[in-house]
Amino acid sequence: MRALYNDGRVEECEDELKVLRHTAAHVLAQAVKRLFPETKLAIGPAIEDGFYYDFDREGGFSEEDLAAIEAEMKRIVKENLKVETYALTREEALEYLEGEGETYKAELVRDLPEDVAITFYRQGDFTDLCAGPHALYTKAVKAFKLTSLAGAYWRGSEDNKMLTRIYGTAFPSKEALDAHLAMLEEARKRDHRRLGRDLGLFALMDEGPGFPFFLPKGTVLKNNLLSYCRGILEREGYLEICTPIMLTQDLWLQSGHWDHYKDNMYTAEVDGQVFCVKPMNCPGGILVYKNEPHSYRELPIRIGEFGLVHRHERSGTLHGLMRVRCFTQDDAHIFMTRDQVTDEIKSLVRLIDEVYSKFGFKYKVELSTRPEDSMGSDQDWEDATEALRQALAAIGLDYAVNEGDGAFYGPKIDFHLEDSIGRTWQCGTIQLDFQMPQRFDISYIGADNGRHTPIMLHRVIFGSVERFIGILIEHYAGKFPTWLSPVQVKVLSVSEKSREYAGQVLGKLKAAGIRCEIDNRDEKIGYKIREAQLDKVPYMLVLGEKESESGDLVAVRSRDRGDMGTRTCDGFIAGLLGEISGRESA
RNA sequence: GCCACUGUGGCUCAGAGGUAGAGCGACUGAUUCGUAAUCAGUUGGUCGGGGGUUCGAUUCCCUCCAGUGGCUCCA
Repeated sequence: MRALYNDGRVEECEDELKVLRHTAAHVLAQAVKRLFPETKLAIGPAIEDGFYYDFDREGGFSEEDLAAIEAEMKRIVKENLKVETYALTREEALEYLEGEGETYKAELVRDLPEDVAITFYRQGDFTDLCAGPHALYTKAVKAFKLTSLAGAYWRGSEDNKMLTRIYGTAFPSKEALDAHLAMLEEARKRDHRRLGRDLGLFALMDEGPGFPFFLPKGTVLKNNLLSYCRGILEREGYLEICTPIMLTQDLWLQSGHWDHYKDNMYTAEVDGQVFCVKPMNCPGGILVYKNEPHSYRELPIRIGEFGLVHRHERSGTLHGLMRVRCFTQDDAHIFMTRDQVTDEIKSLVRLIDEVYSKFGFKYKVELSTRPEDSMGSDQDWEDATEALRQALAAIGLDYAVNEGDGAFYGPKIDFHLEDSIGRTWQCGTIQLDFQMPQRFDISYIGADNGRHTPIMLHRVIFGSVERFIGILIEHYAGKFPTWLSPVQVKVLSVSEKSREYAGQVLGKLKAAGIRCEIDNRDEKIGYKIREAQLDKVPYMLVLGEKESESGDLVAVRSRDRGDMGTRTCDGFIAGLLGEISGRESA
């Protein structure tokens, strides 16, 4: 697609979708200004899968307004207005914008660097401060849809006024738009909240907003993940501990959590003493380390804990299992010497890659640096951040830098996974911490027989087991690989004549340690299969008179591959046990 | 927390200022069946909670709670 650049050039643009959507944002703003002239414009960029525009209008907009705006946009597209661009000096731009009452735009102009051209784009009766590029005519925006209304703070700061944001999406063709909307509809079916309920995995109740209940089947899933994880701890030389959920406030004062994290902490007063429910496991882990003296010969000491942490998250931020108020971390704290840091981080990055690859996840890596609200010396922070950087460089991993997003005690490497509609969620994290060891005055005896302070590393692989399960549900659309499936095999009797044989087969499966259920109801086999299929059970054994007469045959139906024919029961069990113990992906 | 929206039986959803309806599910009975829905009957809701307006509210208003999409914040 050809686009108009703000220096007047007209040429083929690199990112057609982006240009198209940015122009759609202008059409949106134009429609809003036509219908509601008193509205002030803020910003309106193209985003991942659409565009938005932020407006300031007394009372905002309603859903009905949205429909009217969309109709006006269609009119503007039909008018096929020519898009023009021109530059103004800073003074001219300010004078114009102030004259129009566009105070937000004026603020943007004031903040523009000296050397940047201040350009405007005009289409018919609408003009907007903009760096472009844009489509040449409004007709380019033929396939679009306004999708939602939301509040958004001016310049993304909670201290500023909340504006009204209108989201939309646009595509080069109606077909592409429809395909996108259909994809969203498909994604909705994979939503872990829906599948979690339909498959009986977990529930959220009014009695515990943000505190998920794991139902029997979800608990099987969770326990299997944990035992997979325990296998890794063993292989990698970890020790496992359990520390209390509640500890005295003094501990949290000492760790610095009270100063930096108290808004998120639950507290209780008992016998005149304040206790805090742990929002993190690290202080507990440190106390365990401190419980006995350590030699440099023991380092690195790796201590793992599946710790249930509680954090008071603001009500509007909760989201199914992805964002909750209590969750299990597959946490570990590694105590080591300075020269062990790089190797340890490198092996952790590889370990996380191993685990994520096992599930077939793609992930993004971020390096998060010192936040404003943090503790420790600049030198410590610089050293720690540099150590993380070096480890990432040594492995040659691509990563983005997320300035100011570190933990309050240290910088971190974050691993982000995607949900079914492309939102990313932080799961794994490796955090380097020079602060806690000092605050708790922990030590080891070095080769020089002197007392030294170890360096501490916090790490999680799943992150929040709950969040990881949420991602897992969406990733597999509920069709878990056999080793994770709450029910691995469902035994289906064709009629009452094969009931007894079905019972025998079930017994064999149970004896082999396979998670199985039986459906012996007076229903037709098609109906039973349909139910098992909807429950996403990986294997169904269809047992009728033929099998029951043979005495040792089962007809196997796979959830994913359909009818697999007949084989011996023992043969089926042997194959299945192999699949399960290898934790094979579906 | 903020903005907008939503809240009707287990699930999906309809309804309207005059004391609630469908399909699926569940239950009961009949049927005994070969790879994604057998038939019939029955059951099930203080229409999210609390206030108010009204002769009368589930429907209108206020408020609280919860959820959804965002913003902010974060695993």
